[in-house]
Amino acid sequence: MSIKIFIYDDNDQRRESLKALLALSDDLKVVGEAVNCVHVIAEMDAFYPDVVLMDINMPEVDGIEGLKKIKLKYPEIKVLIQTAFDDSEKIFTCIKNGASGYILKNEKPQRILQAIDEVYQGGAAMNPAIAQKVLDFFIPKEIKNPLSIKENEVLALLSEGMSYKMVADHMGISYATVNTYTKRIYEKLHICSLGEAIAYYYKNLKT
Amino acid sequence: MSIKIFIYDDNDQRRESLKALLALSDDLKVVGEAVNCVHVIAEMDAFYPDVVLMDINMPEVDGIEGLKKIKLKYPEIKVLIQTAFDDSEKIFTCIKNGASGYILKNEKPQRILQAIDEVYQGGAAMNPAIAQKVLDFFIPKEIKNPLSIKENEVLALLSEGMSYKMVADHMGISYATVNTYTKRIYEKLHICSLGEAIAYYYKNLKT
DNA sequence: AAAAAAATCCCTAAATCTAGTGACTAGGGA
DNA sequence: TCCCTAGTCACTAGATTTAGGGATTTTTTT
Repeated sequence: MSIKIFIYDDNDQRRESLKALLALSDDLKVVGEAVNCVHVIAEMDAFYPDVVLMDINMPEVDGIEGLKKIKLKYPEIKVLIQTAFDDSEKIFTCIKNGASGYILKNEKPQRILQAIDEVYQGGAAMNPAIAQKVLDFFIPKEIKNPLSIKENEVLALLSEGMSYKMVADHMGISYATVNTYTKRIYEKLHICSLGEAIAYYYKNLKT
Repeated sequence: MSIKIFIYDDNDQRRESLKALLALSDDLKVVGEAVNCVHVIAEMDAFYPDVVLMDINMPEVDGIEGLKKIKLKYPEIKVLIQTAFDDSEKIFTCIKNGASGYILKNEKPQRILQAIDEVYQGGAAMNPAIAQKVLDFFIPKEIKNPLSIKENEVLALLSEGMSYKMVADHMGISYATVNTYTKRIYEKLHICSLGEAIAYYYKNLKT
């Protein structure tokens, strides 16, 4: 049983190159191809591939749209995104939409085959440079937090949903002090409501 | 100029295997090794490797501690984590602490060499299964959101820091309606304050 | 077609938060 | 030494949010 592959790419030459490459492997079989995702669902219905090699920039209906449509109807079909540039924006859009991998077009042929195999096995294949960007997302960015230790603590507790009273209780300080800290937090962050403070916390401070 | 590597692993046999493997490549040079991270900083000071191959489970001072210490003093040294199990907890701890890669011990030798090369080049190397776990983190998990369209909209705006008035204005509805929606949100989420609502939003609903 | 859910509006009172002002202590830096 | 930041507490008045009520219309579901 070979891995069934469908190729989306608007560049004829590139499609041919890919087909030639994939033909070298006995385990891979290109079941179909298209220049854009206009008929993506019909094509999935008809060929039901294991892995889709998806170009991002294509006329009419692009790869991101195609990815969404595929994943909506066939979440089990693996989609391996290929693009010429390592555009962070798009990478994350694809990831959020369930892409199984993200490789660059100038990848070595061997790596492309490897990537297909990896996603077929249920893993995620990523070009190391892209993987690095993804990992960077997890690294707590040390933004210069202007708040003091206690102010931070108050903000964290408020952001967990506590009221001033609860915070006072939890920290073993008086309600008045919590009030003071909150005022200072608002001053320092240039805001004037709890909602804004919590929004700031989750967007900038939450680890 | 070959890539300088330092190995941390408490298993003697495994260290020998790794050294034998790395010796096969002219580009790689093992500059040192240790059974745990007790003297990690002294070792980095002395050998200043390009890449550290780090086992996680080691006696006394483990790989995660070692990783933290290395990254604190030498953020430019790449640390490639190796472990027997794909323990999600630890994966994320390592990622947050700046690990450049995460591979499994039973990886094929070729893949280990490839991983070292990738991290040396500034990329991130991940076993596909692990990469998949990382990517899963980005996929919005469809939790059954009990709120209606409008309630969701109100909550989203409140979570951006708007007051009831601003929300009313922004949505073109009356203050009273915002009040009503908020009450229903609290009922449905079993909470009773703005802080809790926003906390819920950022933890469960925010895309 | 009836029932349920969603969307819209209003009023009131109590609880909570916001803002302004003031004050005391301790520690670090100019 | 003097000034500033951080941490602590208090009082007050006004603004906002929360919690009770009701009520009407449109959509959705059964």
